Amino acid sequence: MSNAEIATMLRRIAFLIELDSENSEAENTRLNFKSRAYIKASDQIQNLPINIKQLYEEKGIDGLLQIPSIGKAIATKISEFLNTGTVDYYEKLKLRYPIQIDDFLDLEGIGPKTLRRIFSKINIKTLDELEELARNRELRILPGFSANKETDILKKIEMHRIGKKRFLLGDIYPLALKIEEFLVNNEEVSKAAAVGSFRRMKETVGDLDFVVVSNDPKKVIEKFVTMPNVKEILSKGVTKAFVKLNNNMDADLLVVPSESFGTALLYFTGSKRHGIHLRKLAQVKGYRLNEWGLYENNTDQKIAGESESDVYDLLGLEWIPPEMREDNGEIELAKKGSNSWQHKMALLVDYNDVRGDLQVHSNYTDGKLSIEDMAYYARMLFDLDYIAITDHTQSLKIAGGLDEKEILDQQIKIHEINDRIKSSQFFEDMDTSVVKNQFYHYGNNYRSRKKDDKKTDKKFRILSGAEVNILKDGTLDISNNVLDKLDLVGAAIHSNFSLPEEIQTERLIKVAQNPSVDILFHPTGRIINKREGYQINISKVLSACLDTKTVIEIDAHYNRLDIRDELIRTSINNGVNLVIDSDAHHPMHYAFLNLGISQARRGWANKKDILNTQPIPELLSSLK
DNA sequence: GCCGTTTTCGGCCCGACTGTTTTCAGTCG
Repeated sequence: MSNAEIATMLRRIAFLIELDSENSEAENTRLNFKSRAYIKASDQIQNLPINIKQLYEEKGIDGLLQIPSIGKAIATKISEFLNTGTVDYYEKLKLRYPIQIDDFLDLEGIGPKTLRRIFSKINIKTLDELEELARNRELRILPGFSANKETDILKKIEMHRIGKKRFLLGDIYPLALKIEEFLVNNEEVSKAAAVGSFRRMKETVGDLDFVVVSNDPKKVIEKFVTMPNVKEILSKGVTKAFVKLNNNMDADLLVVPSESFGTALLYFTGSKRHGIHLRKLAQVKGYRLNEWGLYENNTDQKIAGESESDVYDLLGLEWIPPEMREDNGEIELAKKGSNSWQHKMALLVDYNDVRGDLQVHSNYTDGKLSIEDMAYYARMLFDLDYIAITDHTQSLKIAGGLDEKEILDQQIKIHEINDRIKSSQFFEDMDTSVVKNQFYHYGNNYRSRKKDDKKTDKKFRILSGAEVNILKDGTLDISNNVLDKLDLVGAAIHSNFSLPEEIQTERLIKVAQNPSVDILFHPTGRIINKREGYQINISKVLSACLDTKTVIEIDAHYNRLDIRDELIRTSINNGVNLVIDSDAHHPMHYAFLNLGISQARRGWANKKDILNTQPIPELLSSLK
């Protein structure tokens, strides 16, 4: 039973409670708050970095009660759900409203109040039936309804059917920057920022949010809603506008005066739960916090608003990096004077900390370019100090994996190139015109790393390595005496994804125990929105990694981002070391390193937890 | 139903936009 399933159950209960509130006003209010309590608990569980089922098995109801927003009543229901697969209270509510709940649960724009009005007059059970009512013009006669509202409902149902999938951060990153740039370049705009889950660098993004500073909101909003990639205007007011883009993604804009920029950033960056927590903190301190500013409650005097850090400061907090704003304990950690903040979060890994990339492919296998080219761009455009060439090995036929002789030949080639880098004008002599052209079409749309001019290009080094294929029984397809000649070895699963959990776990533990394996590449094997990771008992694998000094990779390719943020937190808490790699098959993929660093920051990783923030000698001595 | 630096009752984040109203309820971010 996953956290998501439990969260969904609580949300269904909340929904039915709201439908049920049809009594006296006082009773309505009570049920309303009751429903919100279930929604809060559901949100909390959805975002919880630990597995509820495991927590319950280890600590029982007391474990559940330690989770914020979960009290005795909800804890009991979760326990019942875990034990029996159902909740009696929910089943009873369902008898009162025998509808297809999941049809209506995530129906955007049509909430429980509207549905209650319909259900109380007309007996329908499914979304199809609701659609039919609207088509037959049978809704407009209900109180509070109209022909317009009928049309609106049909449109909302249609949008719901299209489905609102979340976009991969890496896919929409260039678009977000493009719109941000469009806004910045407007003469009425003095500041603009892409915010929302994009700024928090979540691995998937539901919509794009922008905050701009302008003295002429009307004009800015008009330009925003008439951008070429806007398909439809959803709503447009004096300070806010919502549109649908051509790719069916929603984009939201908020226009504020300069003195509100900080609070607007806070509000629109979210997360929602982080914002709510901050507003509650403000309330306790006698303030009121909204997107326009932080105010004294008594005098209505504005005491902050222009900068985020002023607001955090007045709330008694350190400034919290956007990647951490999930209300998963960061606010408690950020209390002024907190030791743990000084020791932990002040040392959060930063975007310029990563010095090298330890998973890079070349045209020896399925990479697009030569080792020389991969080295050149790593140095010249991404300011890296080293890369490891880790091509696939022989049993991965589809990628043209290397056999033992080819691996050793490649290593000789790498030594040759390293010698040339050390002794000659290697970087000046490269002919790069062709690749550069390809590169700027794509890679330049990512924010790139800052070039450190003090470094000399002759310091750059290529490490020899391999992405060794893990066979079904946990052995490797290359012998240890060959692997031991390489600078580093990553091992990865590319087949037999669906072995039973116990066997898959044993398979990975065997790999960790292999003395030649330094790193587990993309350890859980997930592809976001496409493939769940393989079934493994992660705590057993982590413990094997700790015992054997095996390093866990954060694969920064945006469709993997493997391991995910909560697992990063778990790994670090267990003392396991990490590296961040781009899995580059083309130089433009080095840009993904930043996404991996974001992932690490969302997993609260310090610089010291990430081994490839170190220079080569220290890195190599940290490996097996 | 949850929660507590006004702690076991009485609160519960805050404001914008829309549509159906004519002062507000519903929904969203």
